[in-house]
Amino acid sequence: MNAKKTPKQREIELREELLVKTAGQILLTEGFAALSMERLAEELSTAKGTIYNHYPNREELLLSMAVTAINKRQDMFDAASTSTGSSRERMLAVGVACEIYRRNYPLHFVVESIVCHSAIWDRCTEERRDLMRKHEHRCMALVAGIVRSGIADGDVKLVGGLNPEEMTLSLWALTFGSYIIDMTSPSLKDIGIDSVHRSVRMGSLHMLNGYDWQPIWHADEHADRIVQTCKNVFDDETPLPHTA
Amino acid sequence: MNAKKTPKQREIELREELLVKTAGQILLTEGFAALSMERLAEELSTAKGTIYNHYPNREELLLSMAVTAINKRQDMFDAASTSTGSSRERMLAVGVACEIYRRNYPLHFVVESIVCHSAIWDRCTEERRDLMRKHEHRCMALVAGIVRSGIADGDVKLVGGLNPEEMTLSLWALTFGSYIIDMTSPSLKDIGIDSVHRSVRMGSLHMLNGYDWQPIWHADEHADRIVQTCKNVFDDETPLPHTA
DNA sequence: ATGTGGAAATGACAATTCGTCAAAAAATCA
DNA sequence: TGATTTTTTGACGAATTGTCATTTCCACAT
Repeated sequence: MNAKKTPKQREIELREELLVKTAGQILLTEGFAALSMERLAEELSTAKGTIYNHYPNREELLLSMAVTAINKRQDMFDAASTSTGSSRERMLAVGVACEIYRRNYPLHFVVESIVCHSAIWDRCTEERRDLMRKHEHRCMALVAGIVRSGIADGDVKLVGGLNPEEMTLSLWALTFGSYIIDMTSPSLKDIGIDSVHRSVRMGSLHMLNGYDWQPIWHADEHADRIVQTCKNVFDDETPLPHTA
Repeated sequence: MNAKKTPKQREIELREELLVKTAGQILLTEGFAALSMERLAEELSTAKGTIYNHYPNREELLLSMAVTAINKRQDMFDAASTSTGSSRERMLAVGVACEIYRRNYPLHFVVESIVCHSAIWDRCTEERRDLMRKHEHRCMALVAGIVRSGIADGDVKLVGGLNPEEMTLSLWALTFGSYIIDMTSPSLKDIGIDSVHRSVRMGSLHMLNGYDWQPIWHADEHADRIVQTCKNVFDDETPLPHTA
């Protein structure tokens, strides 16, 4: 049904694609500060009003890009949580999804981190914010579901009053937090941090080991499993390296 | 030597204190978007130029607040890493420091998180970013020092090619990331996360347990130790609750 | 007390960017 | 082709940042 749009409508759709693509390039190469509506208008050789015809303001443009990003992430989380294997293996698959997401879709991650800033967040419409929250919560729920099935299967037991969502949060925070720190401190190498990904891999591996989530893995076999999971669950993605 | 300043200089110093205090109040109560230099001038009943006499631009003001914040954090990390007890107990003390910092100094944390966001970060000069990084790295080094002494004491052994700094990063990311997520998604309660602090406490406890850092603790005694550490190392701070 | 030199305050100004809107141009339709 | 609807345009108003020449104020010496 998309085939029989009027030429004008098709042109507008094409421009919107180009618009988003251009915005992404600016964000990645020059940073958030360089992304202005005037700049976009120039880049597309059109008037500023036309840009505002696509998105009522800059925040909405960013949020729309964020929704695309989180959709991709949700798809990957979906694939991870419905993959075959034990609860612990599916949990690993989520970790693999995160690393692939960060490595192979840098723009997606940058956009997600920009949008959660209050200066942007506060100026979006309630509908868009709800949309974002719904996606975010769905991602959390997918992971919490793995925790629940792990409990049901007797692979893991929560202690200290922790619930599955809180456990999920700590895992996501470890991952998300590491990437944020990495992004804002490009000099981590100088203080001896050779690989943020190794830090995340080891951190989550040992956190889950500490929860006594069966089967317990050791560091050396963990790397093998990551590569294997990557091949099994995300075979259409650029694979992860064996050693982070 | 401060006593014999001229009245005028004293007035300027007082105004600078008030300026920072006012900026903090605006940030906490109305958010980042409400903080403008004009607003500050109004609030202090002075001209805009006078504000710029104190700080050459808004980023500089924010960065100065951030440096104050991270200094406080560094002091607390210092107290934690020089406290008496085993390496694991000192590591716990760092966790306690983080929770106190987050609970008792909300403005400090807000400022730290604002500054690390690209909207601000990108606009800072390289010198200022370096200054922040240096403070940040010092905090990291303190914690990595505890890891090293834990290794030296035979309490913990790193595996999988991980080094002390990378281990530190994963712990800090877990904590920092949780607080960031908590701050930017006010609806965590709706998805079943009752306490971010419990999530952080349990996450770091089990991560260290997973690393087999001796002595291993269980969730129930962990809460006791947190309260105890709080009393021993940070007795001048508002104490933490037993159950997060 | 008072004049003087230098420090500090002021607010108008330039510059930037956001977002609007009435008019012009283009596209679609009858 | 002419009428109607949609889209584009860029000048404009508003907000905010940061500057700077001018004015005001203060400390000190006489």
